[in-house]
Amino acid sequence: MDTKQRILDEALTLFSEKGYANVFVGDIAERVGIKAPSLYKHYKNKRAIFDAIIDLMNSRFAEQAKALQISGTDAAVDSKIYQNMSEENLLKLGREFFLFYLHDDYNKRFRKMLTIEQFNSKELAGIYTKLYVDDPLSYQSMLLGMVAAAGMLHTDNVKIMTLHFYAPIYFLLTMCDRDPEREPEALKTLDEHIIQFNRHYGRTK
Amino acid sequence: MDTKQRILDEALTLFSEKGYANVFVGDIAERVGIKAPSLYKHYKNKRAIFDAIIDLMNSRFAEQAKALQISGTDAAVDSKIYQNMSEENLLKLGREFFLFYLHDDYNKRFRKMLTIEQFNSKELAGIYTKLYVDDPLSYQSMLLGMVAAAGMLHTDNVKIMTLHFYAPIYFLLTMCDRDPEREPEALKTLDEHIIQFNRHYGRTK
DNA sequence: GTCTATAAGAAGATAGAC
DNA sequence: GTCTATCTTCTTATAGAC
Repeated sequence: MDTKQRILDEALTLFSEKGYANVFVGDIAERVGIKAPSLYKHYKNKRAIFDAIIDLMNSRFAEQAKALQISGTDAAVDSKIYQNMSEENLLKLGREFFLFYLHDDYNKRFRKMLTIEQFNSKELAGIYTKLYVDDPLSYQSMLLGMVAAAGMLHTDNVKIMTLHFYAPIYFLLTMCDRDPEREPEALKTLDEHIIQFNRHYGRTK
Repeated sequence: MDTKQRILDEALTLFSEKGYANVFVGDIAERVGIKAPSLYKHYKNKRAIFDAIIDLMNSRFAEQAKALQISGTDAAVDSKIYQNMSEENLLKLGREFFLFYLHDDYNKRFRKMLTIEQFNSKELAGIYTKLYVDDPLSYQSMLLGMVAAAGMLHTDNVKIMTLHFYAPIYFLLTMCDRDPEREPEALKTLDEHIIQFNRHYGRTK
C-alpha cells in the first residue's frame, strides 16, 4: 500500500479510537513510519486527511449499497435464499448483518469514528444515520418484504417488522463496540431474539 | 446557582456538544461570565471539572435508580398501573421512557457526552452501558415481568421480551439525539412499535 | 473570587536541505 | 518524499494585584 493510502488507514484507526481532536498529526505519521512534516507532502493539512477518509468511505459504501441492490433485486438469487425463509435462514440473515457490521474492519472503525464525531456537524450526523439507520432499514425492509410477499412472514406493517428485526441487532452492535468482551453474550442474545422474532412474524403464528 | 455549580452546568453543555478536547477552559469561563483564570479558584484543572460532572451524574442517577426501585417493588403503586396493562398503558409506559430519556436535560446532555467519550476509557464505557443498556433492561424487565406474572403479557423469555420492548426505543432515541428534527417521525414509529409489541406479547395473541 | 499579565508547553504547519 | 529546524498559534495553568 502506498504512503498516501497508509496515512488514511492509520488515521482512521486513530480517529476511531480517540476522536479527531485527540489525534495529532505526529501520531499518524509515527504509525506510518515517517515524520510529521513529510505527511504534508501527501495532504494539505490534518482536516484534509479526515475529509479524505469521509470521501473514501462514502464511495466504498455507495459501491457496497449498489452491489447489494443488484443482488437485492435479483429475484433468482434472493428468492432461493429468502423466499423459503426457515428459522435457520432467518438466523443466518441476522448473524450475517450483525457479524458483518461488527467485524468488517472499515465498517467498525468508520462507525466508531462517526459515533464520536456525529454531533460536530450535520454532515457527519447525516452519514451516520444513512449508514446505520436508513440504509439497513431500507435494505432489510426489501428482503423481509419479499419474504412476506412469498407468505413466509406475516405482517400488515413491513416497516415496523423490519424495525423489530433490526433495532435489537443495532442495540447489541453498539454495545459490542463499547464492550467487546460482551460479544459472546450478544451473539447468544441475538439468536434468542431472532427465534422469538420468527415466532411472532413467522408462518406458525 | 453558585459559580461552582454553574461551571459544571455550562461545561456539561459544552462537552455534550463538542466533546472534552474541543472545549477550552476559556469557553466554559465565558459562558459562566468570568475569565479563565478565575475558574481555577473553583477547580484544580480542566479534568477536575469533567470528573466532577461524572461524580455528580453518577450520584444523581443512583438516587433516581433507588427511587425507581422503591416504587418498582411497591406493589400497591405498580400493580395499579401495570398489572392491568391495556394497550393504552403500554403506550404510556413506552412514551414515558422515550420522552424522559430524550428530553430530560441532564439525561440528554450526559448521554451525548458519554456517546462522544465512550471509547476513551473503560470507566466511561461502563457508565454508558449501565445507564442506557443494563439499567433500563433491568428496570423494564421487572415491570414487564410483573405484568407477565399477572397474566397480561405472555412469554417464556422475559429478557428477550424486554429487549423487544426497549431496543426500538433506544434506536429511536439515539436517532433523535443525532437528528432532533426527526422526533415527530420517531414518536409516530414508537406508537406503531408498541401497538405491534402488544399484539405479539399481549393477551389477545 | 475576580482580574490582567504571562509563563510553559503542545500541536499544526512551513522552510529549505538532501 | 523525507528529514531537521523552526515558526506560529492556541491552550492550559500560574503569579500576583485588587
